Amino acid sequence: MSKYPAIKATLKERLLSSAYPENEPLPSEPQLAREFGVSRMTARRALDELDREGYVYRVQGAGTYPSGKRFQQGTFQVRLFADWSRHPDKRVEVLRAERLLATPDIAAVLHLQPGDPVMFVHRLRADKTDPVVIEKRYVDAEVLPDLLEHDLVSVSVHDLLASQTRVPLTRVEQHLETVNLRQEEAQLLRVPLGTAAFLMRRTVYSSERRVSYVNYWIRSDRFTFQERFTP
Amino acid sequence: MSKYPAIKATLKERLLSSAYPENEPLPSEPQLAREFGVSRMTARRALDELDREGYVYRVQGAGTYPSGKRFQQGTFQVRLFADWSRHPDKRVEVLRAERLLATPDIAAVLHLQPGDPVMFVHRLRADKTDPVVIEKRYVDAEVLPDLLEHDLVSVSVHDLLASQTRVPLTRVEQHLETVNLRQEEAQLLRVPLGTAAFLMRRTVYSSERRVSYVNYWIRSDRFTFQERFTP
DNA sequence: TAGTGGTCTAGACCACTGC
DNA sequence: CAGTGGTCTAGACCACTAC
Repeated sequence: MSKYPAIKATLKERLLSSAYPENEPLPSEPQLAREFGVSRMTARRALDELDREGYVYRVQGAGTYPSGKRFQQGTFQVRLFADWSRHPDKRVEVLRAERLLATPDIAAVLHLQPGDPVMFVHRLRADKTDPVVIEKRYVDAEVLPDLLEHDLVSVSVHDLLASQTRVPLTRVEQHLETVNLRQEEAQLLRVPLGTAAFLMRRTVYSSERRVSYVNYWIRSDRFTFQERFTP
Repeated sequence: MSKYPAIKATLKERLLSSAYPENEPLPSEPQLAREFGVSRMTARRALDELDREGYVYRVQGAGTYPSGKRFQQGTFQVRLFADWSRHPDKRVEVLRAERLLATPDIAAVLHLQPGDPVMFVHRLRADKTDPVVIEKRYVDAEVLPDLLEHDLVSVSVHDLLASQTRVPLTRVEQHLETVNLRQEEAQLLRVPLGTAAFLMRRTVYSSERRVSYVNYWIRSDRFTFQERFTP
């Protein structure tokens, strides 16, 4: 019926069959508009959705590129859901916050050298009295040397990173896995050893430099990821 | 700089402060365009993003409504990731597929009466030789009475539902949780009892009628959910 | 039937990229 | 510099909802 879904479907087919070479831009928006006999805005709408669904990415001034086939299927939207209406109180406890020298493990995830200075923040988020989320974060100390001077009970480290202008953030990557909680995490979250929980790992980049690496352990009985859409 | 982010931010503030009553439409797109001194398309773009992020929903012909405050924060986009490049083979095994009468449990999730006929499909998806996903699905038998006549090794039940026109699908809701696998699931997935896995529960609606309910148990060592965005 | 959101057009100017 | 994507306008017609 309407035009852009047809254009989107055609482009998706071409992308999945590798009709457009990787590392090369797709035809430009005006070209695609001409090919399909629509206005630029209509062609653009199809590209918009393919971009959001991860099939292509765009670089202003350069072009629109295929994303490659690392990903199995389209994306979907989730939101972290919590029944805050019953327990609207939130509390943050700072377990540790210090400047330390990177161990080989930490150096690896931040692409630093072992011994480089790193800011470490270990916090526990609770909902009224129940602990819900454990946060362990490592930040390149050069990027946020004054981290410890802030009130870590109320401040968002990501907001601090975003507000400092010396090292502009360019990209966030995160993975959602599920793990059996080990002794340390289970005790903090006050659940039995081995309980299943979400583990979200997030890396923040400034171009190719890794600025921050954080792990969140999330109690699954208090949070779920929800989605609702129309087919 | 550009206009629609400012409009979006203003509307988001109003929504979070409940300036717009729930169950009542927001001002219409032409009204908002006049209020902010922009064209309708620009106001619409702000609403588009608020819709995608779950702050409002739209009903054609009726209006744009606040979504309510059940949700903690904005949404984010994830994609199910699997390293298919190493094991491109996929296999589906049908463990059970039959028509049965709803037990009270099944009747509850599909909003049927106990004893109503239900189609049940139990499948195992494998990646070359390793089992990866368990599927247990219940479909209202009135909606898809001929389900068993299809080749359940190759067919997508959701596609069948979507292609039959008698009961048009209107909504999908899904939740992502994490669980410790019980004996039955652990054996099928060939992992130790109690291993953490994703559990995705999905309900498909035709207006308010529940058409299909499915649980997927997903091995977390083979699938993760990934996201990549620019802040 | 009046008003809503859904789609589409044919322009326009801008910021940014690559050469 | 020419070409790209990002934004914006002022119209238009349509499908749908509510009354």
